[in-house]
Amino acid sequence: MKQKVTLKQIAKELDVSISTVSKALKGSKEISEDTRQKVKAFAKLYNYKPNNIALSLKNRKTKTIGVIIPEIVHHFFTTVIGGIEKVANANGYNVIICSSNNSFDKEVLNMELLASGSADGFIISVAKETQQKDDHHHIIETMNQGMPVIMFDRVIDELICDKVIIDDIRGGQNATSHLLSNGCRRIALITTVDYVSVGKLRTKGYSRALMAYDVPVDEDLILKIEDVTHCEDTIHEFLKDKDIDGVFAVNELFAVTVARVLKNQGKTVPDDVALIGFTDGILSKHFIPSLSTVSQHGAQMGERTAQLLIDKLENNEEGIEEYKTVIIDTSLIQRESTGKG
Amino acid sequence: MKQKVTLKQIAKELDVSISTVSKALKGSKEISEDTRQKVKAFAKLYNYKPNNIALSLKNRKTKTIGVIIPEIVHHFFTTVIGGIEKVANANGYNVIICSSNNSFDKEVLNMELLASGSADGFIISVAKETQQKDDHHHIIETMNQGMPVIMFDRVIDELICDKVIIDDIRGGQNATSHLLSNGCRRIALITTVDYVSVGKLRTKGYSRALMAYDVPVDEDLILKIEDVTHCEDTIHEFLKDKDIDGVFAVNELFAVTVARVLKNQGKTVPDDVALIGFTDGILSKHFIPSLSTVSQHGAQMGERTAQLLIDKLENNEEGIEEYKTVIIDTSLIQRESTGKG
DNA sequence: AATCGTAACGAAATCGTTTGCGTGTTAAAA
DNA sequence: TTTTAACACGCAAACGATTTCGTTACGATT
Repeated sequence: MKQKVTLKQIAKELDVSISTVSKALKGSKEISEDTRQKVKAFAKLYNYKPNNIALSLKNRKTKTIGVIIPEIVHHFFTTVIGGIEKVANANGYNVIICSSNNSFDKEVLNMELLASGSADGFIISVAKETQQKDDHHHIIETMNQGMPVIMFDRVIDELICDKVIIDDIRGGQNATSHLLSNGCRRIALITTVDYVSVGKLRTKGYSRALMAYDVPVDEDLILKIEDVTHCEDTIHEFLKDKDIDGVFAVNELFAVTVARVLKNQGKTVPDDVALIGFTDGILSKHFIPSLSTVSQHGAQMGERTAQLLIDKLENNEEGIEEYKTVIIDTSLIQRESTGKG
Repeated sequence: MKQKVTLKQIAKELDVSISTVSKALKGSKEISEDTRQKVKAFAKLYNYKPNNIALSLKNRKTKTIGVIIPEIVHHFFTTVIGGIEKVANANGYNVIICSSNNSFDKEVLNMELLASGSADGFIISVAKETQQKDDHHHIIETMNQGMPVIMFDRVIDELICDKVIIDDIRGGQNATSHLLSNGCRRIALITTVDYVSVGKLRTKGYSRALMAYDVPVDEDLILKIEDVTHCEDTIHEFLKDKDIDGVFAVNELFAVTVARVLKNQGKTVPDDVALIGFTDGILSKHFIPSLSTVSQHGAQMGERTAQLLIDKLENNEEGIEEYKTVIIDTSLIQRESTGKG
């Protein structure tokens, strides 16, 4: 079990200095062709690889991007990560992924951990708890230490930094408009509690769409779900005996649960009730009937976010600080649940 | 934008030596109570955090676990990661996740990257391509450098190292037996090509179950899918006019696709055809009808894997090398698709 | 012969931290 | 007053790599 070989060992073995070895390996003209070949051959033989830790320490940068997301078991976030990795790797960056599990404390811990040397910059989508507490000192501190931070999707409005988001309002509006244009007039909204930023915004989009169609917003048709784990019962109670012809659910889980509840209540989708969700994940795609939804283009979002961060990292001219907010297009995906488009 | 504060800066500011600062912060009795307090106060004020990179270099360990998986957009793997993170964090370890995207080259690259200083040990589930090529020099090299490697789920049989797997054969057998015990006799199998280890094993389980029930294995009822993206057409062709009363699909995607095809062919699940899948993901759970399946207990798998690795890392007594293979239980989950069990 | 140029290499600083050991100061013991 | 021990602190090496700035040695030039 041979240990990792270092410059020092090669140097000793070949009876030259460490610097000679280093230079030889980098192909410096300073070293004679002869020695260069010898060193390279030896290094290859022993499978020498420069120690990244040492390099990071010396260069004061890690070439690593830290990504913090609320939950890893989540299709949308994983697609975003895919996009991040693609751009990061193409630019010679490594990606570290940490999940906060929607816990504020773990989010802070993860940030501190990565900030203390493991990453050059951050990409973060904050935990539900963080949005609720509205506490973001950890992000501010990280930025104050000179590390760029880009937020995506679940962002904090008050925080001034780069952001990549989708237009959740328009997304919600488009989804609702789609139902309206299909003739629906009594459209139920299944959404989250207000502190979840994206839920709130999609809700706003719902209202706007109705207003544009001169349909009054009926609070009785809006359900805000707090406890996700028991949402089926909640939705069942809510939908019971309700006279509706359409449902807009702000995420996949709510959408499929609505489908199930409707089926149990003897209604069929889309004939009796049209249904549209949000997020184009595997559920929407493979469900029967397949679900119309709003695609957030996660991969593209990840790519843009990573590119933004890398630009910041490489052009760190100590110059003007300017913060962008990039808005990624959403697109409506029409499937069976709203009548096959 | 104050930069990260270092021991050196604190030392200069307080006009003491670096070692004094370091010792004071660690609460060494060597330093006077007075200085200790002063240093600690100053450090807190400037939010001092030791630089992990420097620590890693000094200690020759990173307290980081490298995880390499075939794809991150995959529910099963993300649950495993959840388990890994749980145990890792509880033991003071950080987790770096890299996806190989089922590419052999990227898997090798990722390993080399992480091996050169970023991680103390590895948890890996190999790429499809790696299984196909049957090339695992990168893993062997990593192990030769003294880094522990634990494989999980998609393992390489010939490679001697620690492994955490599920009993795919028994899983496949149980799934098939479940159909048999429900009265099915003409059971179709939708599986992968043979080089995917888990697919092959589940197929073997299918055969065993049939044999145990004295039902002959009919090759005409077995479909091995190569091209996943167009599997619906393939399955449709395969199932057309076939007289079957049950289907065992070796993963979720195949299972829901079968459901869709059957529906299009005018058959209902479970009344005309019973259906069982593999992997207890969101699809199986939320589909209508909900799908019976075999749970792999991903989280538990992750926990065991991480624990195994950490044990290796901490008891690195240079002593006897022994390699374990842990087999995680699967369990049958009966849902609507096999008649509500 | 004195100077210069240059090829080929080495010493040492640096990144940030930890730690064993040495040292100066002071107060208590002899 | 001298010895001694405790106390409080600093020095320096070490981790692995890069890079600047020497330092040789030797042939060529004047």
